[in-house]
Amino acid sequence: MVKATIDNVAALAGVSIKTVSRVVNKEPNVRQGTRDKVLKAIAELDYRPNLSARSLAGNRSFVIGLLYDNPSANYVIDVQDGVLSICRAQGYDVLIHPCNHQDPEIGREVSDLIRQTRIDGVILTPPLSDVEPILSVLEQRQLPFVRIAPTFDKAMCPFVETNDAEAAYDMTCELIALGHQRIGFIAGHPDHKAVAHRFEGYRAALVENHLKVDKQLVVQGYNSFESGEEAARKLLALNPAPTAIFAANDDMAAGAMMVAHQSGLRIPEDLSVAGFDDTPVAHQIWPSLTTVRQPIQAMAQKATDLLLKQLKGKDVQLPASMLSSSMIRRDSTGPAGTGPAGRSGPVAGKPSVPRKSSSGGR
Amino acid sequence: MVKATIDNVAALAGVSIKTVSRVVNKEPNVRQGTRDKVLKAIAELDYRPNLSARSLAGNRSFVIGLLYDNPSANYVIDVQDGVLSICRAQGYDVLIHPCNHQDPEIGREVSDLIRQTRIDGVILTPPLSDVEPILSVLEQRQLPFVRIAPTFDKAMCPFVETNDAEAAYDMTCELIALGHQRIGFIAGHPDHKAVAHRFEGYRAALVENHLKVDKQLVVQGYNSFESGEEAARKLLALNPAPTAIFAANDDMAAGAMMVAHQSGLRIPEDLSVAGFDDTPVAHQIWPSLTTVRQPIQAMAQKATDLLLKQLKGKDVQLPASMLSSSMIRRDSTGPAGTGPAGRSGPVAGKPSVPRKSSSGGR
DNA sequence: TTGAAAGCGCTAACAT
DNA sequence: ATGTTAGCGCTTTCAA
Repeated sequence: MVKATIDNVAALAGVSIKTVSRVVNKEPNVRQGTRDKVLKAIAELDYRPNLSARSLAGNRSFVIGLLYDNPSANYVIDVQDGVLSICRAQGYDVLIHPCNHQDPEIGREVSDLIRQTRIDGVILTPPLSDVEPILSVLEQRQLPFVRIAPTFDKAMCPFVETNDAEAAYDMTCELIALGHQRIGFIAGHPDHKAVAHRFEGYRAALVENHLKVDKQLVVQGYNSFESGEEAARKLLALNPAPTAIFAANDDMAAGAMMVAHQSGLRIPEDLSVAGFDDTPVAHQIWPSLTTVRQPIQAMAQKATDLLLKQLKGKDVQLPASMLSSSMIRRDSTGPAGTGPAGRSGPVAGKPSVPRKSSSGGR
Repeated sequence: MVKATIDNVAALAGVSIKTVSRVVNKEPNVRQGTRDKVLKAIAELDYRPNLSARSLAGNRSFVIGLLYDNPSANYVIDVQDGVLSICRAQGYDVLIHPCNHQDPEIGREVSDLIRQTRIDGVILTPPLSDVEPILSVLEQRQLPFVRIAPTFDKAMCPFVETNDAEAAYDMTCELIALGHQRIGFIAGHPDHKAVAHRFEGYRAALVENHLKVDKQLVVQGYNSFESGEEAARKLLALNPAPTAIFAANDDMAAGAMMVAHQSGLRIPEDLSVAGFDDTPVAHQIWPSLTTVRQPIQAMAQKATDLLLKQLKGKDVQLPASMLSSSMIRRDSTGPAGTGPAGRSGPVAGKPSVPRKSSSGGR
């Protein structure tokens, strides 16, 4: 009971080990009766194939590598969970490999990883989906891989993406519809092309609505909370200042809100703020943040699915897969122009409630 | 160049494969000259040992399992990073295994994981460090493991912990020193013993300072933002209401702050709020949250270190390792009693600044 | 449809 | 200090 091998199973079932192997690997050409005998023996001995032996003999590891370099814990965890859910169902394991996309040795690092672990395939997440040295190592070694949200050379391998630019467009249109004419934009990290792309949606919406794209209103951010704060300070120092700020991700939007609070601006009365990603912080800050939700787990699942299909030799007919983001309207956005009117008084519309009567208990 | 085996290296170096093996595994009893020859051959062929073969022959996998069931992405990522940093340096890989601590089949699941993957050891993170079925499977299979922040049977295996209760005690004392007499406490998830333990620190501080421990002021939470909101509503409905709320983690503290904001309470003038963990949200919300920072990565590193030492047969003399948390004082806490005075007017002390002059630009 | 035999690349005894 | 010889548990030809 401690450890059953394929030999034990074969002996108990009265067949050869090759037959057991066939059953375990769901290969055809096994009579139903034989298969049943084998399955019974497997169950009886509680047999589990040894992955190392399998991998050594079969020259594949049943392990895939998940590469990432993303400061957002939530993003990474969502991706991991999506990948794992598919892998578990199909008997694969996942090796996580955080790395630094700016490391000049990154190609070497990936190369070593592949050769050491004998991983069968790789999933690349942004911004690694766009890192040349990694891509060329993968192609050179002919290792199957998929990319999540790549921005160029999309024919290289199967990939999944979302309609980021479109969602950014919708968000901007919504702000315009609320009466905002001067909408500041905090752009994403330039290395993070997929995030940077969101700017296109913003721009398109302005053009579409005959608003001029004012360079002063577009500030470079770097995806971090702090970069959002800094960008917001620049934007709010403009004269006239924007009445709305749209940040390319939630962390930067949160930074903008912090600056607004510290400046005594009310949100959304004096300033509307919108983000992108719907990270947990979006609904934990006050006021809750209007943002765009991306189907991160679903993307990861789809990507994994595409990779495993490749590994099983199935031709992946549709190399691309597009998933849709959705707008989440919360409390940080509102009509433009309500600000100045209430500027002099206490918080308008949100009267200071005597604490005892606060929302009436549980 | 595509794939070099130990035989190729041996041939090129003019030695036997066993000698190569010795060099690769840093075993003693190899003359320096021989070692150099082998290393040269390895470099020349760019040889990388095949892990599967190694694992099959050596009956160990050079892979450890990291088990967790924690809703906090930040916590999980920190642990992963800590574990990976040590493992990489020592040539180990990590298999991550999120799971559900309430699953009745959890023991079976872990058992299968071990037998399939042949992992060499396991790291248990809270709340899994306290899950009986997992512990018994591990002991039964005699698989080396370490626990992070276990709360019972600590002699079972090496472990690391922090002085949670002490930190909670310090935080509570600080609130008392600020003049708070009625301090609400939002307790952690009961299954999450380590978090639940923080209550002890709160209680001890009250007793120490001759304040009575009012049952009404202690509300059960479940570690989530939403449970924090609900608990805060109960606390703020009390008469008299607490002047400070100490939540057993940051997410719940953020929930409490949200409720306070919605009730028109000013933080910290009307209500001080403190959390625990120093998650990113703590400095991203407004006002920034006073909290306790735990050395999560360091704990994970220490735990991994202890595990790998075990795997290498070294006796781990010190089964326990205690790391210290530190208080992070931010803007969500302040002196008691400043609230009522300003209650009737607009936001006191934080005048509504005309936006143009907001903090003077960049 | 099933089986026999030959490795996969390495480590572990046991020589020498 | 170094080499020889068996396997580890499986998959893969190739036969039957």
